Amino acid sequence: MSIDKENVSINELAQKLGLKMPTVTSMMQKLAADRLVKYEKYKPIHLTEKGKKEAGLIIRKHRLTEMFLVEVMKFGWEEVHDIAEQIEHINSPVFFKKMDEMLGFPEHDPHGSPIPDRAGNIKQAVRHPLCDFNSGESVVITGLARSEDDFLKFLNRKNIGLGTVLNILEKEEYDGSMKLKHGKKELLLSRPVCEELFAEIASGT
Amino acid sequence: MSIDKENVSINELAQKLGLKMPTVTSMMQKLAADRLVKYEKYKPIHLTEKGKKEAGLIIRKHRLTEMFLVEVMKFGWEEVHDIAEQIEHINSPVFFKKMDEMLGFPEHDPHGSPIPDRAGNIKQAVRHPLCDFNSGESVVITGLARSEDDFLKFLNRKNIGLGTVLNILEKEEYDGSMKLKHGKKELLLSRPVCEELFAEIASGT
DNA sequence: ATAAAAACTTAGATGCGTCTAATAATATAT
DNA sequence: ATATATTATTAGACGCATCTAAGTTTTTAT
Repeated sequence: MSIDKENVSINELAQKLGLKMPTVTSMMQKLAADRLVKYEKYKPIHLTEKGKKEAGLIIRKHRLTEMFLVEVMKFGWEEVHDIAEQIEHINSPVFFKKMDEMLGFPEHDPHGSPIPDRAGNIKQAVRHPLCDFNSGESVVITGLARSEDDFLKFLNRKNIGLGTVLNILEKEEYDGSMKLKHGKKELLLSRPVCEELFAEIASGT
Repeated sequence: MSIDKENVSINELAQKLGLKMPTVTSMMQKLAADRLVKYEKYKPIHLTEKGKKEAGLIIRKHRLTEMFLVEVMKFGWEEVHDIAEQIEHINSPVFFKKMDEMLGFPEHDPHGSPIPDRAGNIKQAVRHPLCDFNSGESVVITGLARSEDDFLKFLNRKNIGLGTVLNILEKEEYDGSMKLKHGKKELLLSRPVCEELFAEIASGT
């Protein structure tokens, strides 16, 4: 959370972790003692550089695993999060190194999120939501803002995945929805969906 | 332990688990409450049928994983135990099902030990140590009594693996060592090693 | 600007797994 | 057969993560 939000509240963390606030407070005090987190009473929390590296290494394991599950084991992109959440805790550098090799050192996970490098650094590229593009443009989907499986299943039904090319036919001013051409078919996406799809101008146009 | 020894002592368990005896005692009391283990004060312990099934399911995950690490990820058979010991705790039926499918439903792990079925039942085939065979016989290695990595590395150096065919040239009566032909080379194995290699008469002879 | 609400911290309780020390039962050796 | 050693159990302590309840600070709303 602290990686793309900078500041995080105890409350948010408690929610996300399914714990009560006092538990999170004492966790933060311990992480602060290890200099992984900057913590001052009643102030919002953020990771230190050290903490970001550490978090990056865990995210790396998570995303490499997701990639492995999709590419090698042929799971759907909506199935991999929960499994990867468990496998990311495996302590075996050689295991993740092998994954990385088998996958040809991928830079993105199956949802288009960047895989941190071996030092835990995350290359944060600027990403543009689909709704920022204009009618007449032809774009490729390169990432997702959320990876909850209901969203992923929705995209499956619409046949949208990473690398999908879409032509923007119309942008509805009123509600921000978009009419798109997807191969031979036409497709309507609502504003909230367009906000959660990252895209780039398709190169071959 | 209880699967091929029937009776196990608190002390042995404590050693193996790196815990003190009182800890193991209280564990056994809890397992007994779940009817996984038969426990009476001061008596040796053994798994119940229910406990054997449960253990079988964990062993299944462990051995499937070992097979996956060797066959799919190309780890050496001496590298896989420690990684599998961690992955066996992953809770995801679909993950292990996929492994099983990718491997073509294997019945043995990379060390020749049987993989329990989906219900946790272990097919315990009778296995014959190499030292029980006689000179003149031609045998295949089908399993190992121990899978510690120093032993496995020793076998690597000798170029012995599952499926290796050996011709018994001589059995030394005095110390029980064996002179064998391995391909074009000759090989001498000491008694303790011969006791830990399982073999069968080679079929194509 | 003040009152009310929300967020946060502290103190202390509970549960759990582990341990040590003391005691009891069983196994071994003379 | 008895003494000794080994093995096992019990009781109680400790550390740790969590919680609830109570109090404090900060934010929000009027």
